[in-house]
Amino acid sequence: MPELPEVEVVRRGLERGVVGRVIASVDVHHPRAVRRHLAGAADFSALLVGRRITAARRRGKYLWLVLQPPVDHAACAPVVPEEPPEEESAAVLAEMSPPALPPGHPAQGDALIAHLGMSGQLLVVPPATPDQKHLRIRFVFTDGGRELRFVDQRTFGGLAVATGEADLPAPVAHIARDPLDPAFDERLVTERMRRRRTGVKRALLDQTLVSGVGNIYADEALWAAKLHYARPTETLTRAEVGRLLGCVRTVMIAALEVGGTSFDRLYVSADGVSGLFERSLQVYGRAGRPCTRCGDAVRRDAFMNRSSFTCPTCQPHPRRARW
DNA sequence: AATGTTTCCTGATCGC
DNA sequence: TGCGATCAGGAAACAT
Repeated sequence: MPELPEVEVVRRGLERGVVGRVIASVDVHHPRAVRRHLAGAADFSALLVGRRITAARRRGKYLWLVLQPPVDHAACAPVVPEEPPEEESAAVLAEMSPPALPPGHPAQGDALIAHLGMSGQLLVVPPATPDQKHLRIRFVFTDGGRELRFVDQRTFGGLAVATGEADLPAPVAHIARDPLDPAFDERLVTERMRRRRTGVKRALLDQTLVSGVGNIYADEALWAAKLHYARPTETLTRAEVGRLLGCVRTVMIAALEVGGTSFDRLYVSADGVSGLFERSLQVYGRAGRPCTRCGDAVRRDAFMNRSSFTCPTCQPHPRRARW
């Protein structure tokens, strides 16, 4: 369930709850939660302890916490050697101090990257909160305040530290800009989509084409745009793609305004609050119930090992189908 | 028995 | 024609 609106709700919660704070300790309870941190759990923890979180960012369904560079003890130590430094050691000391960043250079630093997978939660809770059944990682802060906890029932999510690339961490670099990104290039996405040879829903779910869209919002946007999921991308007009992308944006913004979609307690904000967008879903999960636009019964098809919901009247099956 | 996601692998197609 | 690069689709990863 965590698609773009849900991840954005979590990001905002982290912005309020952990930005500005310094990590005191990290406890990895389940190694699978850091499987994408190839150097392992001990390295993961060691990289994080003592670091201050300076920002919470997101692209598509990925989010990351920017970490202030660690204090360079070598550079801070008083440079008052007993003996006057020889030229050689002075040169060594000069090398140890961090090079000045060129003006206007994007902020450098490591990032703590998170993907929630299907059931991951990042919760900011009082330390006395009983451990959740699926608690995977606990972060304690130096101020003794609320903890950050990664809880994940199905363990498809995970965290990792990427070093030296806070601006756009390497593990996120392959993800396309999402429709809520101010720099989202609609013309580019439109042309790329029309060059594909696949079904429109498949294209919508491809995070390297447009990010943040998952099964729920794909179905909702396709219904709003009156397009069938199996419509071949190469037959889409520019206007149709424009309409579709507009619907994606509208649906996501509406979901964001009510805290995202929660079918059960598997998705909650960082404060543990469920979103209310389930009430506003027009087709997703509504098989057999009337289309809110025309009254025809919503239909459910197996598609890509999951489900697709459509209104047979509003979204007629294309003559030529692709998926 | 159903499930929101990503990655990886394989086979097909593209283009030089 | 041959080869590497890119694209498309399917399966696997897991717990309730």
